[in-house]
Amino acid sequence: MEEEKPPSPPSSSLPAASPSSRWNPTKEQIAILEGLYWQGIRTPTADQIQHITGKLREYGSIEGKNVFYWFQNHKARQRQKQKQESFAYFSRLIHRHPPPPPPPPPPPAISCSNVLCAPFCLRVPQVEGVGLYKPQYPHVYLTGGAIKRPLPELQRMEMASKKSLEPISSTHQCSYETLQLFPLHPTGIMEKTGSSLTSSSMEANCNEEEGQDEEGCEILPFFNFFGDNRS
Amino acid sequence: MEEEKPPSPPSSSLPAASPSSRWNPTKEQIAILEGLYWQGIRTPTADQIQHITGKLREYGSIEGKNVFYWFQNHKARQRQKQKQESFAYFSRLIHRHPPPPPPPPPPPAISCSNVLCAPFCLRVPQVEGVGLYKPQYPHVYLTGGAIKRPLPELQRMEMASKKSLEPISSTHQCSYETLQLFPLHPTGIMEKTGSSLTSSSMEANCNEEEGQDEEGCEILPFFNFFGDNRS
DNA sequence: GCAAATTAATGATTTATTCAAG
DNA sequence: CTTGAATAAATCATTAATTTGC
Repeated sequence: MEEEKPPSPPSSSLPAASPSSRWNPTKEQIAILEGLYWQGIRTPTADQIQHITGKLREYGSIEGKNVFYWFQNHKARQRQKQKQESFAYFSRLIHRHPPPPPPPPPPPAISCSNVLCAPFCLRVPQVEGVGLYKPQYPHVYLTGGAIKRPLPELQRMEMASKKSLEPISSTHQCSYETLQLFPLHPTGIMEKTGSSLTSSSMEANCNEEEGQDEEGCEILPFFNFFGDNRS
Repeated sequence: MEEEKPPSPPSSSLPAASPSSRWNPTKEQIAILEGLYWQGIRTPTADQIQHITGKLREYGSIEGKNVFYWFQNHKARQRQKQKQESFAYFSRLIHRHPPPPPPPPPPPAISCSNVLCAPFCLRVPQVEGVGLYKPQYPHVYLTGGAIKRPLPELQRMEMASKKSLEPISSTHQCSYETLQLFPLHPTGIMEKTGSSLTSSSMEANCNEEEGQDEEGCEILPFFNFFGDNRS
């Protein structure tokens, strides 16, 4: 009973049920995620995660948390990879040598006019609406916001229960279909205890950690993450 | 629109709406939470959080994430406090001195027969069902499980949308009213993509970090955290 | 060519750190 | 100054690659 190896599909394009204990992304999913990453998405908001998840689901089972984790891990590992590459570069440089070609340019840079210029250029099924997220970089601020932290990112635990990119009842206010770059609403959403909790001041900003790692400016929508209480 | 400050209540015992941006626990809530902590609860499961939240709501508005964060922070801060106290103790000890009374005994120790012997002994309204959680320590293992980690703690993002300690539709299987110390079901819950994802091997175990900090063995229920998609 | 053994990637959790409200 | 909230770093664990022996 060590390990059972059911006929594991070639790990690609098969939305069938994978009895695996952890998400196993398909090629397409990875491609799309990387594409988004290269476009500048680093810490997608709850809405974005919803969007992405819904789209990626077409290429295999996936949950919101998978997307969330993916970005978290990818960001962290890109950072550390770059860090050590940078170190290797300077190390090599110091060990006296004619300066080799400049250090690997920080990958997470878009600024492409608007259309993606992904380096992977894989023939990924271009999902519309997910294919090109607006780069978010232009440091969008809320008109008249106090602005402090980059993004309260409360989304970790909240996300609407709408699951796919369905028509989406825009009962709230933001179109959300194109890409809401602004907070849908500063109101509390998670509880209905009658209290209008969850502050009302939420803005976006850009923080730069400790290097060149540009954190995409994002806004937080506040949503019931990974909702879908399928009782 | 810097910040709107509607009449903020005296932050105590008033279940009324607190327009504050962050949760402001009432005395009772704190007392109960500490009581639970002293009983051994460190990283409550989603169900426990539900329970606790539901009960604490009687003493003021509160959300699941507040409980979650509270335990997280409290655990961390108790640990660091103890760490520095321990350091101070040994420091004092090394600076030659007759060994003073033994270092502060690690608070997170219950093993009280079953009833709480809390040192705070505050006249806290003993909520039944929440007042005395089973200490969880007895290292419960799943019957016939592979056992690996203490608790996948997936609960961070999942939690049923049932909000209070309502009768709770035991549609699942575990009574849950007493305290389910066993996984309700190893199946995937968050997604309904038709795939039977989220493995089927989840067990509990106890890990001991780096000291005496006993992590309560817990099982993961898998739930839509902070659900409540009040569209 | 296949399958057990090893290694490398990377998904998932936990812990530490930081920020800011009260 | 306390502490709720949020994020990033570190860690763990599982899966896929890859290697090795038959």
